[in-house]
Amino acid sequence: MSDNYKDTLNLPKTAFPMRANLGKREPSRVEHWEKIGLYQKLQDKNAGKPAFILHDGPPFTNGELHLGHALNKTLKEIVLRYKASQGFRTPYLPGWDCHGLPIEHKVTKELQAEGKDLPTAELRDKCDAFSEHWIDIQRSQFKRLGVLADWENEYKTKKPAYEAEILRTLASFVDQDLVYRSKKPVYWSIPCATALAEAEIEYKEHTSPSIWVAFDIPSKEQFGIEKPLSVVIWTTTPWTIPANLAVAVHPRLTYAFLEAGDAVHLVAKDLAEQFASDLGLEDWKIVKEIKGEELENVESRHPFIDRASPIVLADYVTTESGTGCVHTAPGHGQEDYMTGLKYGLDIYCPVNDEGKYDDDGQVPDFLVGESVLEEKGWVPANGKVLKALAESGALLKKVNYKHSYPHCWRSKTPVIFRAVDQWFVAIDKEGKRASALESIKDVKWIPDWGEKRITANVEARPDWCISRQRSWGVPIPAFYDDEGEAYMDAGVIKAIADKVATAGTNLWYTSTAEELLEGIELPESWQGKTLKAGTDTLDVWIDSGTSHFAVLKDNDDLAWPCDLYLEGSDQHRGWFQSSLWTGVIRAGQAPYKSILTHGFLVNEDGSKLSKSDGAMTLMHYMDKFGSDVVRLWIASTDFRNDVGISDNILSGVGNAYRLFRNTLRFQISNLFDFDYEKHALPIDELHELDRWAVHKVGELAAATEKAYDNYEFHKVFQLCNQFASVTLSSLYHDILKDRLYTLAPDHSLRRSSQTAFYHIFKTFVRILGPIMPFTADEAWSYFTAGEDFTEDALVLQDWPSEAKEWQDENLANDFIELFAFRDKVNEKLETLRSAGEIGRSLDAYVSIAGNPDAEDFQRLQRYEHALEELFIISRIELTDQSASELSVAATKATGGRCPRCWRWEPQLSNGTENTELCSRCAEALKNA
RNA sequence: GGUCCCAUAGCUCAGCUGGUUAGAGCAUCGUGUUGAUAACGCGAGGGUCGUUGGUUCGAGUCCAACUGGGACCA
Repeated sequence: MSDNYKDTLNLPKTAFPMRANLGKREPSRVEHWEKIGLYQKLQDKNAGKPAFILHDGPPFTNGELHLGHALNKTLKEIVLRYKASQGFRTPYLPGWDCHGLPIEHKVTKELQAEGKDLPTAELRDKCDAFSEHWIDIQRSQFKRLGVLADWENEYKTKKPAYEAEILRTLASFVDQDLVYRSKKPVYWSIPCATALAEAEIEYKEHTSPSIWVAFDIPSKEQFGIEKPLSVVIWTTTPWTIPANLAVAVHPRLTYAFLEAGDAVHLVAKDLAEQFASDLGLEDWKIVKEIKGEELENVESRHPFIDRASPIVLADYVTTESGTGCVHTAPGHGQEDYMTGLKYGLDIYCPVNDEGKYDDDGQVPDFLVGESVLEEKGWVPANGKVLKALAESGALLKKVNYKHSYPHCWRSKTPVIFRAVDQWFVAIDKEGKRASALESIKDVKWIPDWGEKRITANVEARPDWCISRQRSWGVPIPAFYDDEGEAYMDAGVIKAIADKVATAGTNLWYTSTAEELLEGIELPESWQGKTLKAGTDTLDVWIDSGTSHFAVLKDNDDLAWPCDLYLEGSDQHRGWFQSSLWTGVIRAGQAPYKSILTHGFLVNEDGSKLSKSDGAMTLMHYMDKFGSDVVRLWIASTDFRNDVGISDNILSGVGNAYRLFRNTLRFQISNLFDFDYEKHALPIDELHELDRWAVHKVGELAAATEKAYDNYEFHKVFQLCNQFASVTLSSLYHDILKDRLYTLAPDHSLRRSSQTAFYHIFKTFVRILGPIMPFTADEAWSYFTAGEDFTEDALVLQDWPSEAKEWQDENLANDFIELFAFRDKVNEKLETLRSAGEIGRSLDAYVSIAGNPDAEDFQRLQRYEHALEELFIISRIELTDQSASELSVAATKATGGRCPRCWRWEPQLSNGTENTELCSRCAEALKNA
């Protein structure tokens, strides 16, 4: 029966699917965007406007994208889409970091498996192809994520023009006389045969043999000691003993002469007890004490090499472990090196590139050729050294010791510290460090602690070791004569850069030195020398640190310095810093105006994610949840801290996604017969409820704009979420169904609501756009064109600034009170409902009694005409009741239920037609 | 070990310059509707604000230490 009337209702209609099926449907939207040239359209739209330049940090091109990449790129995307909607010109050139050890390592391994050993130039070709392969994959995955960018003009650190720029950066360093060559202890990976940057090292638990070694002090009489005297050192790297040149003590510590049995040992007094217990000494006593500084230059003897090992003073000696007497090998440790320089000791390193002892005339025969590399938990050199120490009686004790030790990130083997010739950039020369620190202050750091962090990093960093003994990178343009003397010149480098700009750096590996230098004017000191080209490559941090020159500078479309760098907080030590140094040295200032950082991905419980987890790949999540859900997840979190990820979290985001989608869908579907030009009412003529709803979306627009401006996307998310679930779904939409469905299509109230829907949709969808561009664009297409795709894409629409004008605080305050009162009504209705008296709220009548002098009751009276609708009930009754508190009562409705609108009336229509209907429905149908 | 960051309901977040019984959305449970229907409404439960001290008349909010987690560095 009532089904007939259903057909007379204006029920919502839309082709916009309820089910998103994102994993499947998003790719076709990517295709559509490409087809219509959306990126270019966006640039054209804002052409000539002020620019907002975000400079893209290049991901390393050696594998599948994972969620961390998505986090970073999505944040950039959100920023740019938002800025574009604000009318900024937002050219976006994505980039790729192509050179580097991890790629070379992988490629070399593949070649090894095939039994091939290629010449450098061919190896580099393979590396090139390898990175290109991953660039293609990564690019398509970024596109799949929805990244709208200038993929035609992406930058790559391996492109010839870019490589030339890297060399020019180096040339500017050389020009300012900052580059020097020096023997210096560096981390050295034996399997990779290369020095490692700090960034290439990871610390892991490691078990080393810790040993106590006695260094005999012949001149014991000067201390009044008769029994044999020795100073005792403690070390966890026995293989460095052959390189020992000194024993360091702290000048202000007190040292004890500890007599036990037939020997006297010199150790720090505070550690004497520990020492005795470590060695299991039972009968011991301190026979004398002495200040560390009095021990300076006392001679001790190397335990098995005929060589003096003087006692030296050093502030870094502590009493936290060991004996307070520190084994010092200047060629094998940073601090030892400093001490060596101070005392004029040789920077002695008898270990060669392969990690084996050299035959240098000092290393005993039994050690020559022994390896210091640990293989299967065994270090051959340690064994031999321990044996020699034991034979000489110097080894007091050996016990296995577990500690955190640096490992090569690639080969996973323990690294060694070893002095080799390297190229360095002098950080403190010409006040460069001071300039860098000064430049930091000109940058806006978000969050603000970033400034503290990079300042600490810049203050603490040692000179920049820029050479690597690798092939896949930009060659260091240095030449060597027959004596091994190095030649480097800024003019020559610039000239070579010009050649590289067209030929690429492979030139270095396919040409002789003469060919390389052909046509280049050589400095005087180079004349007449037979020169060979060097084989080192540059630290890849110079590669990426040069991007702002290679990409931004001299590009009229872009800007230098740029507005924003946006990367993970680890880049305070990495890219932010390398870019800062190159910027400051070569151009006198930081290349960025602001830095925004995000945290790291962690599990739901806050623990670290394992990077090797295959399920972390971006495509896994694209297929399972779709890009918009992933993006919404990113937007929902406060990314300045660590970002949690789990199925639980994502399914929560999935709920929010469905809420947004259905909200948009509900609005579109109720606008099916609405033509803005024909039916819209002016904002100030809208019915008060609609006026209120329009106010609310204006409020939302203002709040989200502020949040976007502050890069607080999680606030955008929270605001939108509450807007959709409370303001719309629970209140406005629910209340409006009656009007939209049951009134005559052209009824002014219905058109009023549709006008509001229209504005709310247009505003809300644009607010959501940067965060969930696929769904927003899809909804936009259905809204504007009634179909899945449109050329006039959502991202081309400007920010809904007009919405701010719609706010009406007085009206809003009334509604806050009315809706608060609505909660009280709902409680009463719920009581009726659980008593089984009513089902939907329309089945109830509500009566309210209150004091006509009270403000809240007056407000209800003022809005009496709207209350039935607001509370979604069939009848409201206000009763004056002086001197009493406001009271609410709900009863089951009486009379008849209109089969069309389901509202109850005491008496249904007794008109001539449709006699079983309520008067309003009868009226609605009359005009149909 | 050092520097820095974080810690509020199962989840994601609010809680401004310290001030009555700590909020929201989601999730959960109960329930209604079947004219947004793999959707929507209504109601309810759920937090000793990481711990311990301190400052204060009063602290989630300030200070210190500790615990846990994270980043970077040694």
